[in-house]
Amino acid sequence: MSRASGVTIRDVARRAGVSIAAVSMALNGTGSLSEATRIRVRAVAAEMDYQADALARGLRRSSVGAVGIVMRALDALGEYQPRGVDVFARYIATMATQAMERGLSAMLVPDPTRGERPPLALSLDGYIVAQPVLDDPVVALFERRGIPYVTLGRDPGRPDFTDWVGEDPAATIRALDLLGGRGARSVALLRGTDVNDWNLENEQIYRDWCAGRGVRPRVYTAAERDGESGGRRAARVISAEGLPDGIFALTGRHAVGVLHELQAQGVPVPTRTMIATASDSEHTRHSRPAITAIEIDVDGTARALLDLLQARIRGERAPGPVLTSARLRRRASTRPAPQR
Amino acid sequence: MSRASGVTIRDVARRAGVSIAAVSMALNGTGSLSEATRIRVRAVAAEMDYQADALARGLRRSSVGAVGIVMRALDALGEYQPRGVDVFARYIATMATQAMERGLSAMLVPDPTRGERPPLALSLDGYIVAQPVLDDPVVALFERRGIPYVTLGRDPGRPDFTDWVGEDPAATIRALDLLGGRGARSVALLRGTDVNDWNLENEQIYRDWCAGRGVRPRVYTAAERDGESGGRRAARVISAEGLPDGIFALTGRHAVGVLHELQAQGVPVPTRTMIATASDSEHTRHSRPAITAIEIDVDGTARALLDLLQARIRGERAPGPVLTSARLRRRASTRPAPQR
DNA sequence: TTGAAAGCGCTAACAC
DNA sequence: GTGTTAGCGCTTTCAA
Repeated sequence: MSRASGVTIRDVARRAGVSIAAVSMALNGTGSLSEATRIRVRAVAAEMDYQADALARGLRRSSVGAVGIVMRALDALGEYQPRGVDVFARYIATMATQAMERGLSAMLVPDPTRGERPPLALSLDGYIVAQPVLDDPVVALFERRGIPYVTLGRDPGRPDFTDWVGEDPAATIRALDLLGGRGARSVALLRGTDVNDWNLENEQIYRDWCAGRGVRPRVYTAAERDGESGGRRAARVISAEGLPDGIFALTGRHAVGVLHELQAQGVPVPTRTMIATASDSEHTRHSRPAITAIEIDVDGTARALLDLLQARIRGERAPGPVLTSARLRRRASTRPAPQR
Repeated sequence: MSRASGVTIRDVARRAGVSIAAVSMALNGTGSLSEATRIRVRAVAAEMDYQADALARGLRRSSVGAVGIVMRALDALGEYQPRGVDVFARYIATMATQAMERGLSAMLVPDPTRGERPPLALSLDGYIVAQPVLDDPVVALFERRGIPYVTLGRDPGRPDFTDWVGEDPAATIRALDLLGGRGARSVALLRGTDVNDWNLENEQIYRDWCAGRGVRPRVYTAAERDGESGGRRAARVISAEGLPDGIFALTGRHAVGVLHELQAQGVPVPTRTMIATASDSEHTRHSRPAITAIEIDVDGTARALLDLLQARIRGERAPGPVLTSARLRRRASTRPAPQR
């Protein structure tokens, strides 16, 4: 007897005076059973508080009611609780919560292509892959194994793949407009080095925006893992090449680094140069001045991802990519008025 | 064949020219096998990238490498993502992460005594029960089923139970000292209504502190779910009965409510009355004035809980209760100097 | 030291 | 319409 439950299908069958197959059918609504037996069996099962053992059931059906979450950006970072970044923790907690509310289990799984993976890793019903990189081995693994998955952010290099949830570019464009102010003014972009949709797509949006305005694009990069000091380093380079009117840093930590470096150089923000970021966090909310940021719809994104994944698990054709709309939070770092 | 893995124990056995039993023994280090066979089998298994199916293994051993987390405070709240409270999300994300780093899976499970529980709920290796209440049915369920569990916060009413992790009371006492200032000055306590260690233990610490100072204890309560408005209501009562020198609100939302109500009444904080809370959050960090708060050691607590739980799962006698030390973050709400 | 076989709890094909 | 039975992949006696 598995520890799971004192009462097995056999106990129910005995008590209801039917075979175990009848119990299985009655409870799963499969096969052909008389309505009478079905009802009686269900009553007995309910009375005995019977619940099918997930392991045994999973062994047969290969479906256990649990999904995995792989955070590729964190796998790349090498640490799963980076300081000054809260978006990942929010995604994790939100997905765990929403999965739970659907009667699912969600678990965080480290890069399953390498080394120690949790025992259940390959027995899960499906996966959410957050921010896959180009030619992602994790995606390849799931493809090879036939494990259903959806991605947060488009899979770069696979435009045909549609089971993904992303962010509406509108907020980014509004942020750029804010930084650019009226007329054709220069805005620099500071992106990360991971080859994922987040960096690629935002760079594209930025370049298009520049083209539309007739200004020369200035793209800088800093490694995600370098955080604030990466932002400071980039700010020194940007500043050496001539201060733009605005700087759009994709990650919050880079943005904070840029702010601090500019301030250290005596550059007044926002009066001389404005700053905005694509990733909100407590740090960007409460820096002085607070940094204008795009606030992702974490709840909506998690919901869309789970909807899509559940559809895929059921074998349904999923309804293409879903875009969630982020909000632009305007803060002092882009306000023309002088700072307190 | 389960979806889990193309390669089963049978494949490995065939390739290694041994029986499946030999493979099982070789890989688990059980039974009596010649070192030669053991090594050969291991080599073949590694070469084939064989990993035992967690479901099938669990069915036999009843151990799947996954643990559950039950947040009793959230079950009581009825919502799993309360606004203005981030400690729960931090715990969830931290435990998920740390579990992952140990090769475990952790999943959030709603009150498993009622209604829909995730299929795996009763097949998990063990549970972390956060803030059990008096005579907690969840604890009773695990006891009855013989499922290993540890608790975050003592199980009220079961002083003999030692598998728990709690908070060192030192920070709370320091907070009270701060509120009380020099001499015997009055401090009111605002606690929640859930009958858990958090409320009970803190009230006791407070009463002892009052006794030691010779001041009359003033204990007020507000329901956890009432959040900020509960704090405001309580502040009105407290104020009507005579403003104390300091108010210690256990939950952050109550503390923020108290602050706002006092300010609405024209009571200057901290000059007339100081405020502190036992639960830090972004709201308490960034209110005006910012509220002095106890910052829990989430990482240390999660680590201790998992250590304890893993010991219990291995069947070891666990090393009694573990106390983690919280830090007191002194902020403007308890600073005697006038506010900006 | 090794292999054969029972069986964990369940589902699904197949008989009756 | 209902019961019998063969496994799912694995661990663990029990014989050889």
